[in-house]
Amino acid sequence: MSKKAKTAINPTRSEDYPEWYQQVIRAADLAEVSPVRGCMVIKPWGYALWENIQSELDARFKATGHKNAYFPLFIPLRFMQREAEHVEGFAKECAVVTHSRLEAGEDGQLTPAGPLEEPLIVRPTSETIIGELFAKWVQSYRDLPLLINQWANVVRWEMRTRLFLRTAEFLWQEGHTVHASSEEAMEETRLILDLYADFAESYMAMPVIKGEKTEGERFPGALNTYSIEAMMQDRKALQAGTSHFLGQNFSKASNIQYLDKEGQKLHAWTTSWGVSTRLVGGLIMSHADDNGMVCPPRLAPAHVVILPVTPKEETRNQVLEHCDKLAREIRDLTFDGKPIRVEFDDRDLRGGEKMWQWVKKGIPLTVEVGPRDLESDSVFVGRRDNGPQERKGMPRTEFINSMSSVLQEIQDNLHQRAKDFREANTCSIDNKEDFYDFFTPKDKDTNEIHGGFAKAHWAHDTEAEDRLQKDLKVSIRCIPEERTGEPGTCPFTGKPSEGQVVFAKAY
RNA sequence: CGGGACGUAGCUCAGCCUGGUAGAGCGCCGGCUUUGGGAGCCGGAUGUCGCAGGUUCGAAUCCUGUCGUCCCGACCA
Repeated sequence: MSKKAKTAINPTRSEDYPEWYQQVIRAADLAEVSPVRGCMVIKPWGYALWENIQSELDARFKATGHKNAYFPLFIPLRFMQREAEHVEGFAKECAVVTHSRLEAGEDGQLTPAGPLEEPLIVRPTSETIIGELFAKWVQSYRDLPLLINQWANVVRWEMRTRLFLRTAEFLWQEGHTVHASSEEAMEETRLILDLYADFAESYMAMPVIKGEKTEGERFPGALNTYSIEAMMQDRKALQAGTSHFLGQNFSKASNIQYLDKEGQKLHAWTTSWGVSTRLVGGLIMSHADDNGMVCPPRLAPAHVVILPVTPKEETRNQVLEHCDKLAREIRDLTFDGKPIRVEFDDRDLRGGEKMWQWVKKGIPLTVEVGPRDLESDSVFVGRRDNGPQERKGMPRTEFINSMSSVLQEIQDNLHQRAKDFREANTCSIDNKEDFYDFFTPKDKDTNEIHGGFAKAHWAHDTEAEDRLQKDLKVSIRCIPEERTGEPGTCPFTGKPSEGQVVFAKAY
């Protein structure tokens, strides 16, 4: 006869996962759908998450020798046509600008006028326009390597959109590099993959599998695509970042050539790599729970909120002053080498409601301070990685002294939790029946959470891959860098396989 | 872009079948009460019923078109 626990987010994850996801975004005030089809408005709390992602990644790019630059939003149509596979990959989702002005007609309606001689496409990615410029910038082996990154928005005209995970316009970072040799370009590709993986694990607290994409999942125009793959709480995979070895495809298409020491003119080798605001979606689906968002401390817009409890008018000012002092004290502390970010919420709202707003936003720590705490010089602390009822009192000094390490503990705890979840839902499968069973829901009508990551042998057989996509909507997420198990036999074709790959349903 | 569902107050939704000019709960504003917790009572504000046509004396309600959202599929970061 246990009554269902009251949750801040309804439905819960197990009841209706896609709806839960949207409700978390709303409850935490991260973003909302805009009046523009397929585009989202990122609100301050959500944008702050992105800014924190940006600032850490930006520092890491710079630490590895990359420089930021900015290239045009518009790309002349003919640039797109230079690389055949690239065109094919992106043509279907390009926004095209065809006119240069608006004119008011008889009825006062504005209509496009002044057709452009050559239509412009809004960048879905910038390989072609950047290649055009790189061809000018690169003349000699002395110009290499050329390591450029751009923070930008891109547009891909998607049919089906979901906040953060897939929107028509999104924010991202795209790195584009040029190298003298294949080896060096490949080294760069792998360096960035490692950089992304380390960032995901240590900042996003999101465990990822590094690996190579199969031919079918490759970036259009790339020779090799590498990705980091994370498991979301519905056990589906999210491709969280990609790094592409482009070989000489784009240097040939854009004519990026250099003179080597011997005076020979050679085509350069290029790479490109990116992560997007999709990472925020990954953050939500990795850590948020049935009470809302859960921010990993290292990326949290704020680490702690001070909530004054002012039950009596007489003690109100005293409490507020005390809280203000506490806020200043906390601002002098550091976590992760930066000042601790503290909010002081003295809005005239009821305590309980205020508390829940911050729970839903996923702030790592809440501190409630009331008149009784003043007397004992203590504080009442809640950790977001614990249940909302598990808050406890402690001396103020203890709280202050332990704060930095507690934030790190929360960070580690979220990471461990996500890792355990992934391990619990990952299995190794050797025969077709078990594989189909693993990826088939018990009750087809309820959209229940099922499946997970399946490691199974595969013999580089595209037909088998397509079959599974068709039958089960399961794809090969990657050929993991660290292969597990011995060589074996593909359970679908019986062909010999050199190792297992990771299968999953994906976003 | 195909299949389905749905657009009514900030949010969740009722009303539509059987046309007669708009409702609830939550939220918001004000007052009182309450106060270590998502409060209670009283009062109040808020809607060209997605948009455009059509049928009708009269349309949230019926018809057509259109735009948007969500779910499923194809495609994709």
